[in-house]
Amino acid sequence: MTKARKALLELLKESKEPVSASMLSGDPALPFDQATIYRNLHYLEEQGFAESFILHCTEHGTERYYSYLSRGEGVHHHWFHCEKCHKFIDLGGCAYQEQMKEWEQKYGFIITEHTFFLTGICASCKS
Amino acid sequence: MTKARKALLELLKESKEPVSASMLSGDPALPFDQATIYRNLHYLEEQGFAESFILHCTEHGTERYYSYLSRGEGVHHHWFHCEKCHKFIDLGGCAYQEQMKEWEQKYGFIITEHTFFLTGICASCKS
DNA sequence: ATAAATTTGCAAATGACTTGCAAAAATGCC
DNA sequence: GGCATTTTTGCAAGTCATTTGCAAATTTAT
Repeated sequence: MTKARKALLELLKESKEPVSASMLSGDPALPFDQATIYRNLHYLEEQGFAESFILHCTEHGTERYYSYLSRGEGVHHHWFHCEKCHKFIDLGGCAYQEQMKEWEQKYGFIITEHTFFLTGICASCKS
Repeated sequence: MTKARKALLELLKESKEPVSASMLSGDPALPFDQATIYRNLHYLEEQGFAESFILHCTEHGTERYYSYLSRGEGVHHHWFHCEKCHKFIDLGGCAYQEQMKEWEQKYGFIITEHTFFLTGICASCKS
């Protein structure tokens, strides 16, 4: 593990919400080139330390967001994203494993990944 | 409705799978500038004639895919995407409306949109 | 029709992400 | 630890989907 990777992983682990490359490369704890950030986000995901999804929001455009994944505990989380304040709310671990298996049997395909998230306006921004 | 919009809507309506801007602007039935394609895809979605999601696949990169939405029938579809042959399989109308409502009540937010799709290898490519 | 409002094509810009390459850091081996 | 080998990093330039300014062309309203 290089310095950059350790630092990145540390930040992902501590973050309560998914973060994008642009958010990370602005962080003083990550004084690395953006190419390094991108390359290592790929690396961490590939190694099973992180997972990601692409989200588009009007204010921040289209970006990939990463979150920490404790290796072994296979269950990833799903998120709600507030378009106003750009906060993410954790909806808890994925509860669709059964459904996925049913679909695999029904259609005969193999699911390697699924993407699920919500977009809207959070409770605070609503009022 | 302008010529471009009618032609685009027609293509979307006839397409059995979601299509991206690049696929559309290659189509001889759509002899329009790419800017026009993009602008009108936005227009059609805004008017409720289409819906879209962003999907990344190794071979085709990151693109937004559009599909026709008959106005009134509120139920959109979810899709499986094969990474090998780049085909989409229709999983049927969204069955998560109830779950969405429950989440809205539990968390107090308003869901304006949800994204859900599967990625993997289809039955034909598997063998 | 004719004027006013909207849309189109063109070409340049944007922004996230990627890549080639030489220097720097991590790793393997003694 | 010290040296050779492999991998990673920074830099700068490149990609690629998508967007935008603006004048010309098409729609729409009257």
